[in-house]
Amino acid sequence: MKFKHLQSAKVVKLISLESDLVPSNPQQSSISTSDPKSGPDENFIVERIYKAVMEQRLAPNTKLSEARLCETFGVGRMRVRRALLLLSSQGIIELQSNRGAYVACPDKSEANDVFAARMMIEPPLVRQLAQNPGNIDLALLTDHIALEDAAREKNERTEIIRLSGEFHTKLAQATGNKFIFRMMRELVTRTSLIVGLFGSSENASCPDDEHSNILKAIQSHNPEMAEQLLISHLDHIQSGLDMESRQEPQDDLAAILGSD
Amino acid sequence: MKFKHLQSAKVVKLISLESDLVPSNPQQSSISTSDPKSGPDENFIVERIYKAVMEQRLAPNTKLSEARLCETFGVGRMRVRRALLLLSSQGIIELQSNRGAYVACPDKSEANDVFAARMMIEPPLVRQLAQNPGNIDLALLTDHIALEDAAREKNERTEIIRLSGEFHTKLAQATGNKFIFRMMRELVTRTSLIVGLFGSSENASCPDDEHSNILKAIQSHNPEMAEQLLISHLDHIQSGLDMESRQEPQDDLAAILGSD
DNA sequence: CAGTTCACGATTGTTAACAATTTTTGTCAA
DNA sequence: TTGACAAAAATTGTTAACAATCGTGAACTG
Repeated sequence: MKFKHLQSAKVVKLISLESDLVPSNPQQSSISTSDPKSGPDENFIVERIYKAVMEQRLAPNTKLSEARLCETFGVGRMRVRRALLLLSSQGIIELQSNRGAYVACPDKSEANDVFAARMMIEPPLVRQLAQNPGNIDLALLTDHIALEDAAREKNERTEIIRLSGEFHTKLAQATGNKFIFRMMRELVTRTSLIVGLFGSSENASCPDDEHSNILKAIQSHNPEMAEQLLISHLDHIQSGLDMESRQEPQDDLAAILGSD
Repeated sequence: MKFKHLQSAKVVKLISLESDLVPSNPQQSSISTSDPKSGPDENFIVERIYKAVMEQRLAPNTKLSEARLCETFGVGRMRVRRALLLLSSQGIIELQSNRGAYVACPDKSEANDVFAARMMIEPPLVRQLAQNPGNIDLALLTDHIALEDAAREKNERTEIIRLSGEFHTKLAQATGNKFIFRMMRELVTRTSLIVGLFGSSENASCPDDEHSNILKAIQSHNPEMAEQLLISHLDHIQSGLDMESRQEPQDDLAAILGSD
């Protein structure tokens, strides 16, 4: 054990990091297999960290040390390093040379870019969804709304946050176009980081019924209404942020002291 | 030398690969430094391969073996593997487990997705460029048109092909939004592969003056016209392809025999 | 006491050897 | 000649040791 010498406070933080990445209810990710003989592959690790960021359990600027991740996932350093490289190429983390990997910490300018990009992409997206009713997987969206409602009913905070973001990802997924899907996925992930940084704690997720209304507009083949609802939805999210009084990103130390 | 035993035909292919990646006119990439002491870093390798794909000098399905790349760039296997992982995350190459890295080979369905995505993103993009004249870097675009003209005048085929694609990338770059830039860059790269696969040899690049006309519409603050010109421009590119009679992607062997 | 230097521990970057897998080559028999 | 099978070579995947770098804190100096 390489961390034997650490004080109890730091151990608390480390354990907390582990619990962030490997949740207590062991729901297997259906995307990547966790092979029992050779351990989880890099995509599994990427998915886990991605999910933790989406649920705002991994705060921006949190350090992800290689040794720590090796322990957490039970893999060699190579797998972890590949996963970190992939995450950095998606902009989810930032690799600093000789210093390690840190959860990305968007600034005000980046936040504006994210919303500008979404404002450019998502309106045509939902418009197209509402126009082409036939060749589109609407069940994906109705199912998702059900999941959101269930999570809200059970008051599962992290689930609500993640599903709230994933609704937009699944809008893109419903087009069946993998490029649009990937673009939206990246933008939504960043949005999650931004909301965690600049948002107040209450409205961390999207307003309750706006998703449902957008879906209804799509189902009733009303492109104009769908587009308009989505635009005001994005506006609501953005106006719920306070770009100026940004809560300082907690670095490792602050996180430790704060959770005590 | 590990390749001493190979027959001359294969050596020809290998040398050809090297000349694809490290061009004869040694223009230093200004993006990534090629440090003399520790060799080029992974971004340098990524840029080189990216550029070779953009210029259609690296054909789809071409195998990129680790040993070969190590020699070509004079780096260790680790750098090459990191570069390959990054390229695969951008969809430029495909990593097959235990089999190696191959230049991506889009199929008909993917080609449709690429154009559908571009049709969704680029019209609002140029519209926005034409609307917001002030806070945008138009010099970037005028300079680029000049480069295109110069390359056409000198009849530099690979330059023409690359610049022709990069015009669209620079449209995105002109917005100053790095997310839009990255999205367009990925789509344009894929388009280059698609044109190489499904296009006839003549119209490998965009029609001569369409870029210039789009730029003029932007400069004269005419969003409608800019958008319309771009839509028909994309239509021209797409209609120049023959999705059915796809020229079979040349695997390693076919490439060798074909160039003899 | 403030500030600097230096050395140590911890962490990341790199290399080289080894293991696992695929591809090629060679052989033999039908 | 063709096909199947086996050995060999080449290539990729993995691991562990080593090198380089960064952060920290003690010791020192003014």
